Parts: sequence; C-alpha cells; structure tokens
Amino acid sequence: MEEACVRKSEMDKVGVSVKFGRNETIYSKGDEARYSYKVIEGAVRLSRIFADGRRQIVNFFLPDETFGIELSEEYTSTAEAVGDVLALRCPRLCIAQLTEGHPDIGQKRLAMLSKSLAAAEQHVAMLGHQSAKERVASFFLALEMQRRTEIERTLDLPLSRQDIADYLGLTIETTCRALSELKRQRIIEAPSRRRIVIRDLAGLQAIAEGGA
Amino acid sequence: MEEACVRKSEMDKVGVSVKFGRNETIYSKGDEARYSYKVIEGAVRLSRIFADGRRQIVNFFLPDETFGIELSEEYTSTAEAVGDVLALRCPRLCIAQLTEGHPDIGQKRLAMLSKSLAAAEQHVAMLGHQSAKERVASFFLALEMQRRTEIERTLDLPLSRQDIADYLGLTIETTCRALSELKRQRIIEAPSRRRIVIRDLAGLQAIAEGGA
DNA sequence: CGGCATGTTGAAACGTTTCAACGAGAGTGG
DNA sequence: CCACTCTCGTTGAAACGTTTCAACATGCCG
Repeated sequence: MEEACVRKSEMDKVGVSVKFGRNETIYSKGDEARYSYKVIEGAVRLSRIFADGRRQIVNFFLPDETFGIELSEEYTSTAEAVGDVLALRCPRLCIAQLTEGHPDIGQKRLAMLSKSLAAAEQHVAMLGHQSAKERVASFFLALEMQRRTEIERTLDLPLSRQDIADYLGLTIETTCRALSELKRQRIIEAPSRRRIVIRDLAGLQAIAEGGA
Repeated sequence: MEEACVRKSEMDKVGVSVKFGRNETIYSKGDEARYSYKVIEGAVRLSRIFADGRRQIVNFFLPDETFGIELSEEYTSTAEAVGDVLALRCPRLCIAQLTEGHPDIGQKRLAMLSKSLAAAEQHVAMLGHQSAKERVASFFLALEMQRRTEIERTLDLPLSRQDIADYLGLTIETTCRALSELKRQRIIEAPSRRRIVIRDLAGLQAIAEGGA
C-alpha cells in the first residue's frame, strides 16, 4: 500500500499535464499509440465510430483512471474529452523503462487492464440481454457504486443524453423514455439536465436485475 | 521471439493436463481463482448466467489461448467446455513466482489481457449497434480471420446454434433466420450442422459493415 | 428403427427505432 | 434584465426488427 504510493508518484513525475476542451479529440483510432493518460479532472469517453455514422462508446474514464495503454502500436479506439478535461500524459517509452526497473509498475498496468476487461465484460453482458430500462438502471447503479459526488445518492454526470445512449447501445429517444419511466415510478429524480438523484436504490437494483 | 518460446515451455512445465467433457464446467463464477488455463484441444466458452435464466457468452477460447487469469480472488465468469476439451492448468501462485524471476512472463500476461480486452471491445461494438444479420456475418468473419481448419474458407465450429446465439446476444431463432438468409444469398453454405463454408468473403464483409 | 436433442420455419406480439414536432435551458447581445 | 436563439432534451405515432410461441424437420445415438 505504502509502496504503491511511492510508485504512483514516480509515475506522476514523468507525466506532464495536458488540457482538453469539451468534445476535443485526445487521440484517434489508428494514431500511433505514443502516450497513455490519467484523468485528473473531467471525463473522457472511449468510442468507435462506424461507417453509418453511429458511435459506440466503449468506456468512460473518470478522475484517477488511466486510459490509452495499448499493447499494439496504434490506438484501437478514439478518446475524446466529454467536458473540459485535465489529464496527465506519460510517454509510452517512459512507462516501459519504468517497468524494467520496478516490475511492480507492471502490476499496476496489469491491474488497470484487468479492470478495463471486467468493465468490458460487464458491458457485453448488459448489451447482450438487457432491455432499455434495465440498461439505464444498471448504468446509474454502476455510477452510484463509484460516486464522486459528496452528496448521498446524487450523480453529477458530465455526460449528455447522446453520450449515455451511445454507451447503452440505444437511441437518444429510447434512453429518454426509459429515464422518464423511472421518474414516473419515482425511482429517480432529474432536478437538472446533468443531475440524477436516486430515490429508491433497491427499486433501481430490482429493475437492473430484470425485476420489471 | 526465440526467447518467448523458452518462456512458453517454462510455463508449460509447471502446468498439468486436464480433460473436460462436453458442457462440463471448468470453473464457476465466484469460485476461488486458483488456476489459469491454456486450451490444447477443443473450445471453451466464458459466460455469465442471469436471474432470468438467460446466458451471455462473453468469449470463446480456442487452442493455444489462455483463460482464467483473474486479478481478483474470484472468477468473474463461468468457464465451460463446449465439446471435449484438453487443457493445461497452471496454479496461480506458480505464475506469480515465475513472473518474479522472469519479468517478461508478465509481458505475456499483459499481452493476453490486452488481447481479451480488444476482443471484448469489439464485442461491445457489435452488440451495441449491429443487426442480427450483421452480427452473424461479423462472427463468421472473425472466425475466418483465425481459422484453424486447413481447408480454405471452411469453418469447423464446435459450437451449437445456442452457443452462437448467446454470444451474439440474439435468440436461437433469429440467429437461424440470419443464417438462412445468408445461405439464400449464397454467401455461405452449411453442409453440415457444425460446418460453414464461406462462398463470398467480400459479400460477407459488406454485410458485416452494414452494406445490407 | 424409434426416440430425443437440435435445428429450422411461420405468424403474432412486443420493444426499439425512426421521423416529426414540441419544450426547456443556457448563453448572448440588446 | 429580458428576449432571442440555439442546442439539447422530451414526447407521440407509425415503421421496423427481434422475440415469442408453436409446429415441423433433421440428424444422431442407442
């Protein structure tokens, strides 16, 4: 634990802060994978765009999470700033060098990849068999698990409805309807565009698990 | 490259062969993650089962692929033998020990995780926005890419229709209809239950990318 | 050759998407 | 500070694709 902090700060040392504006592209699919990043502030979305213009968001990254660690030479997805983003950028090579001296940094990368994989498998499970309402419920539940807001049961999402829809594999309209349905059932409240209050956590869980 | 082989054989040394019969469970979600495995022969499916009884297959593993490397203490999915399976089983601890001595084995794990992650993201992209026919086409295309059969453009899948459906996030019937549609278009042939011949690779690609 | 699991097809029910219109909120300039 | 505008979010109705339920075909094994 203690040592991990030492290592972390070493990693932080080699990185430089970079800023990105709302919707700015951090890197594109196919670019040479020169850097990996750690979110300091804001949110980043990892997505793929298809021939038909539709977009699938593969993952979101919130403060303290790392993204852009690729094993291949090129980035396999596109990363964009959801809102304004502050991030730490580390050259790939530096990481490789650090890894040699301190094999435990390899453990960190492993842990990070492992976490991404678990998230991706969860995502697959969701897209594979859940209804629109269940997806929205699962999504909020997952956010609640790693809530960043101090206020109990309040989610401050920097995401637009379109972002949510693209993550859930739904249209914006369907997402909206599912949201409205949850509001009608008094399971959530939406006091403002980007704020969700969970009024009935158990109810939300029941829905996420196919209880309605 | 050459060194990789050395390492590989070292890894093989600490493992023991184990056999599993058709549909046998190799490990269940929640079990203590004691071992990781490498497929020698046959195919393994990694899946999650839901409260409603439905199943989502998250990944398949074919000969030479490794699975069961978890960072957490428990397996997060269930692994089952699709047909008869021969596999190499390595205790988790041994791997950890090996890793210490030879940091490059860590690289192997990293590579393996990275590959799984790429596959999972591809899977998410598919489930998120492709139609039934597009999914089936993409699936065959992916299999063609890593074909194990010697015969050109012939896929020998050990999977049942149910397995395919559960991977594609569709019902068995929809999968079947999509298959029949592809047959009707003379893009594929299905000479036997578990054999698919691709007659028009370009056509298949076109469909997978939303060309029809 | 029967019997049983697996695969295939059809028709109605269901949920999501599409297209279209409307509402609400945030930011700008008067 | 209000009004305007523009983007974003919400709702409705018809079209579409997938699922469901049911029947039937096929192939495999004893």
